[in-house]
Amino acid sequence: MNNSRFAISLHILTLLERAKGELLSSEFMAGSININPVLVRKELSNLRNHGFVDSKEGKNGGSYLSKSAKEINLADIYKAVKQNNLLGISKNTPNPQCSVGKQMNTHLNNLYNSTEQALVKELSSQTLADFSNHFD
Amino acid sequence: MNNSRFAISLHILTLLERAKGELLSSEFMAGSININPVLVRKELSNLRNHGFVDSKEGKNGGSYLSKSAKEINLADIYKAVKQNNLLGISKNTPNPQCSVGKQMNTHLNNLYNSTEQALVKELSSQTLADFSNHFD
DNA sequence: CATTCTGTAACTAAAATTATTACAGTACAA
DNA sequence: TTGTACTGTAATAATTTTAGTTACAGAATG
Repeated sequence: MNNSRFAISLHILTLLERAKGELLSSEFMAGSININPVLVRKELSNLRNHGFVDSKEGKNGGSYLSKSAKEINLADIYKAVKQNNLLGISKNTPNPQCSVGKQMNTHLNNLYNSTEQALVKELSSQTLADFSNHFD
Repeated sequence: MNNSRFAISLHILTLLERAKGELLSSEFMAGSININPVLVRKELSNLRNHGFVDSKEGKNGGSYLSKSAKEINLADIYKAVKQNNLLGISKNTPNPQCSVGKQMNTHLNNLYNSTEQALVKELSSQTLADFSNHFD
């Protein structure tokens, strides 16, 4: 994960948790994160698909948490956002004619899987509510 | 880490381990990894700075492991290669006028530190020798 | 002293990420 | 019933990051 989607999603969810059910507009959240509102809406779309938030269209619309922050742990957010391999593998096409190259991706994937498990385990120890409580 | 430097470094070190002291040229290694030889030399430069390998210049030159593969664990390699934060934070400049935005990076960094610790712990359980032994 | 390497710098190309523009659709409220 | 303020999403542009290439000085060999 090279992009900042995890940070953006966590920021959004933290804002929504602290809004205590009040609807927040994408523009407001974009102002807090300091990014473009369209990116917030895209990220909200993903969070909505994963059941974390709901949105209301139209005037005075906005988004809100659709489940308790205690029921969302940080690993859930990570999984909802993740697309690449943790340690990066954007281009990785070793030479199949080389005995090492041929087997590299298999062993690399095994390694990536176990490291990701460790990461997920660590992240799952904290809920969104816990994270949000760190803020004043 | 969004790039594939970890995979490249691990591939290089695996090749060198299996070469059992024989010098390998950057061009040979580039062939196995299927990338440009200059990238291999750049990565070797970093690995050299971290004391994992040494290189011999000139004709019949090349690189070799400068310490036992049993003394290099995968977390060492990760640390030698790492530059960004694990979960991505390329652009992250939240609004300091927002009470949440203002504190976000502090809490995000705490989180990143603990997840990275978990990752490093997992990686450190395997040495380069272990990894290399998985290959036929 | 020609050859084959390394070590780097400089530059180019490609890919990924982020930002912007545009606009249809929805809901509210005067 | 119509203007306003939102969402949702597509299309595109700009920016940043990553990877590849070219070029060449310097080192070791035979």
